[in-house]
Amino acid sequence: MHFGSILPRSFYARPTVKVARDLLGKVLVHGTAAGRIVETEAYLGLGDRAAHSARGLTGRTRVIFGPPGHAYVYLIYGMYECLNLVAEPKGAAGCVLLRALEPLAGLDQMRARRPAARSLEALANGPGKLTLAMGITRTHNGTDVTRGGLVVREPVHAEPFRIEITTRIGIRESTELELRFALAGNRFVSR
DNA sequence: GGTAGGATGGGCT
DNA sequence: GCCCATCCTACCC
Repeated sequence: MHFGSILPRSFYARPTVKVARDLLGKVLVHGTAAGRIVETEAYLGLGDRAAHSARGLTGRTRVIFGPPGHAYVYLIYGMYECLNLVAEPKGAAGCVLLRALEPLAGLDQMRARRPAARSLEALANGPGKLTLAMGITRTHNGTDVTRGGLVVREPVHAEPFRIEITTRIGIRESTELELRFALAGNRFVSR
């Protein structure tokens, strides 16, 4: 299975909301595993208390303030890891959480990494499930996603889709902001 | 179909 | 010491 070209850094060096919307339909590739991005969330630099970067530059948020097109991976609830892609020009904060994938390639590998999943839909329909299925860990924190083993590519054939916009899932702060983007009606979306 | 409870460890106050 | 951008199991309907 092959895909299109790797998204260039200029794709990520834009407002976070635009990057979050435009990542829908693109293909996340790690080694032989690949999946279509069907759900994202934007985390902003200013006025977004739910974002890790809201408290400023720290050891953990260093990557978010760094150059765009890099992975920000962090541990959540002591057990799971979440993958974000850094947006905005260097020095500005902003990143996009990848919440769900439609598995496209390397399905056997994904199933082996997700023994708890009882269906194809359940392989990567949540941020923690996505990183498990794709084999992404904190060792990828800070890596460049415009080159190397973990990249985002254009799809081979882009089918038209409608985007559903809602509030973000699972957060305790800034719950009124509508910054979640998903393919409307897609069965691989987390909810 | 639905949800309550617990696992688990790093970041920050 | 207290969260926390989660997931799974057990249990109930």
